[in-house]
Amino acid sequence: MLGEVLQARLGEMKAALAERGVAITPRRQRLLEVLLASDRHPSVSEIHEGVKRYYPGTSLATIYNTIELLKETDQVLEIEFSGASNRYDGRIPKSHPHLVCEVCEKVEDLDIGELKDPFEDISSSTGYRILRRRVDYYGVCPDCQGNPLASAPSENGGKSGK
Amino acid sequence: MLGEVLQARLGEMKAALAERGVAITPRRQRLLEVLLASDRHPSVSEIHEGVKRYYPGTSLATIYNTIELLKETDQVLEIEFSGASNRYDGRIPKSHPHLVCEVCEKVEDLDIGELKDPFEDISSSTGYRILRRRVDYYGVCPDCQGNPLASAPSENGGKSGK
DNA sequence: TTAAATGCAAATTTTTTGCGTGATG
DNA sequence: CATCACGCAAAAAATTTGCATTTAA
Repeated sequence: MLGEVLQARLGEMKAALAERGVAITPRRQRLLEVLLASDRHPSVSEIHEGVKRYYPGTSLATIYNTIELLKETDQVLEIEFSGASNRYDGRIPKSHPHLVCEVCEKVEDLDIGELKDPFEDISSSTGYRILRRRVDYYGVCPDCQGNPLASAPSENGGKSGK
Repeated sequence: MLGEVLQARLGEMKAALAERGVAITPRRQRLLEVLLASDRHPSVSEIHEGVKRYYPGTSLATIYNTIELLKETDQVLEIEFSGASNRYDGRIPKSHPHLVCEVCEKVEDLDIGELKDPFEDISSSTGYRILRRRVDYYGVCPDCQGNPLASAPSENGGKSGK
């Protein structure tokens, strides 16, 4: 079972989904539990496996669909990887720092308390051999705030219509 | 033409490639120039367009191949996006913070001087409406340092063998 | 019985790979 | 003539989408 804290999180997630008008179906209930039970920031694939253990017929599309609902309701943090599966954090859905091992692909939370300065050397406190870091902010630039359609992406500007 | 500073960068990149034993072919020379000339952290596609203007037959694979060489020689910073094209910074190839506009998809450098704390509110200093941030460290965890093969990714652990 | 949930398969997109040709030293 | 550069097309891998069916309020 999930501990007390995670049970509370489960309740929050279900409430957020319900408020948005989506049903908590058995598959979705199970998906939430799988997501919360894992401490490894699971991928869609791992979540799929976990749900399939109870509901063998479950399709991958259903997992993607439900994750999408969770994203829309800010109930999951998506950690994106290019060329690899995204990873998901349902326990702490707000932006927070991670440690990513490039060998075993584990994704750990980095306790915020440990981090005073993003350029601080965290090798000694974490034991990780740090190879690179990513500190990026996502939002809406001043141009696009005033004139949302004027500065649409150019033909081949990068991100596609995901 | 490229300014003085970028000319110097171009020289560095060519030297790094040459030292690794790769030829600076006309296409590669042009690719480096396109990469440096753009202040928008171009995607492979944009670079491809830029190179094709001079060498129309150039294939996408060649761009990917050369970018790979640049990565191996630490001459380009790859900014990864899941589900979208990666973006590349040849001007400053070391990890540094960015501002990503989710509307027009521009990627700007955030002057390090502006950033004392990754959780600082940078909305006012940048004019961006910040929606989320990503502060992640990539490296090798303690387990994998001692025992590189013992903690290989599980069957479906996440990242594939990119 | 209407709308939501779901499975399935096809489609999309980005990136990688294999292979053959051609240039170069 | 051996190696590297490179075009081309197919392959991989993750994600999204369209459509038909089932489920359920």
